[in-house]
Amino acid sequence: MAKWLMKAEPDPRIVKGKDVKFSVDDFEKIGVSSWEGVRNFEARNIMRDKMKLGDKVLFYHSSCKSPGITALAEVSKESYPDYTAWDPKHPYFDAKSDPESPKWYMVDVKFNRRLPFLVSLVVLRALASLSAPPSYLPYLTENHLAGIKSMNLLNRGRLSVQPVEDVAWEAIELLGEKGGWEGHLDVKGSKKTVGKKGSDSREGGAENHSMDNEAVRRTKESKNTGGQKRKRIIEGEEESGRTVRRSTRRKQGI
DNA sequence: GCCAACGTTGGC
DNA sequence: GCCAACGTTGGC
Repeated sequence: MAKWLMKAEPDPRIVKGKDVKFSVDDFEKIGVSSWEGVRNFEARNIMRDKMKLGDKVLFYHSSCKSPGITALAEVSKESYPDYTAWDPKHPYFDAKSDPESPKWYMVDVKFNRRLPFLVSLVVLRALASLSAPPSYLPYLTENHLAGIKSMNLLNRGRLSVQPVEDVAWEAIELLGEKGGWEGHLDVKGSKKTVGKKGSDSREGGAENHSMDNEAVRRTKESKNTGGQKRKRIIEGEEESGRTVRRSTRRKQGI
C-alpha cells in the first residue's frame, strides 16, 4: 500500500466568489472529500495513475499560520475526472478541459484521524538539519530521520500531491502521536521577523541559545538555496495552450 | 504583503 | 528544443 501527502488550505480564500478553504475541521466533519482543483500535471498524474484504494494519506495544512501535517486519511475512491474544470462558474474552471477527454482527475479521500500533535513544517525542517535523532525524541531512529530528510515536502515545496516513503510515514505518525519536541524545537519560530521587512531576516526576536533552537535557525538561513536545477519530465503528456495555472489548491467539496 | 522558487508558456 | 518571461505557490 502506497503512501501520499496531500495539501489543502485551511484559511479562507475567495476564488470567483467562493471560499476554497478546506481545513482539518472541515475534513473531519465531512468525512469523505473529493480532491478537486489540482491543476498541476505531476500532481494530477499521481492522482490519476498511482493512487489506489486504501492508500494512506497525510493531510497537510498549507498557506497558513502553522503549515504542517494535521491528520491521517486514506484513498476511498480511485481517480475520476475532475468535473469542476468544466463549470465556468466554478473556481477551478479550466476552459481547456473537455468532458470528452478530461484533462484533470481527482480521487476521493476519507478522513481517518487527527494527529494529537501538529507535525509542523518548522519542526520537520529543524529535524532534517540534525545529524542524529535528538535524545528527547527517543522513538525516532536514524532511519526515521533519513526518511524525513528525503521528504518531498522539504525538497519540493510546490508539489501538492506527493509520495511519502514508508519510513517517513512512520516518523510522521510517531511524531504526531507522541510529540516530545516542545521546549526543544522552537515551534513558534515561524513568527514574523521583528523590525525591518525584507533585508536581513533573522529569526524573530527570541534569544535562543539551546542547540535545538540553533538547529531551527540554521535551517532557516540555509533554506531552499536554489541549487540543483532539476528538469522534470512529466510522463506521458504535453499540454499546449493556456490553462488555468493554479496547481496546488483545492476547494472544499461540499 | 513580500518575494524566492519554480512550473508553464511561447518565441525563436 | 532551448530558455527568457511570466505567473503562481506558499513560507515567512
